[in-house]
Amino acid sequence: MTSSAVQYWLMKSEPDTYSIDDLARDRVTAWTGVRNYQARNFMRDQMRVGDWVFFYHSNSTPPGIAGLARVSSAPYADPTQFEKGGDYAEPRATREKPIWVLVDIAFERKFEKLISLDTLRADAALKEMLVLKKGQRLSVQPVEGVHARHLLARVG
DNA sequence: GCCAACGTTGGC
DNA sequence: GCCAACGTTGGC
Repeated sequence: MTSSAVQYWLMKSEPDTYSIDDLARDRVTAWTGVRNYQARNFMRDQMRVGDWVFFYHSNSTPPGIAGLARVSSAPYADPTQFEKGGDYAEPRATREKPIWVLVDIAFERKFEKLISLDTLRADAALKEMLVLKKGQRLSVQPVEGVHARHLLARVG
């Protein structure tokens, strides 16, 4: 990245596991458990402290964007990859050469009303948003500025 | 719980 | 390098 322009992201979490309310309570959290290379690469190579993050509730009723956070750390090794026998253990990883990398995100706000997936789909201005594409299941994905600004104007 | 879509693994 | 089998994601 040579540009210093603000960037926007969307990060998915199952609220039964970790919700926007959990983030509101914790204020900051390490985004552990990402085990997809493309998602990791966004965090490792492209995120910058201060970038905006749309916090998306997946596998919930209804799914949708629950609030806003910001990237609050440089990338670093996901500690859960070193937890031998744990769900997120990565036997190939060493401290010197970690495989999975994450960032911290900080709570910004919870939307008064969750912007449901149906609502997103119904908004013509968001038609090209990645999260709305069929079969799209990346848990960390970029959001175009035009879409991000539209969403932010919408929630006021 | 179902299942389509997608990513990863591993035999060849 | 191909691709079938398998595992996961995530909406419904």
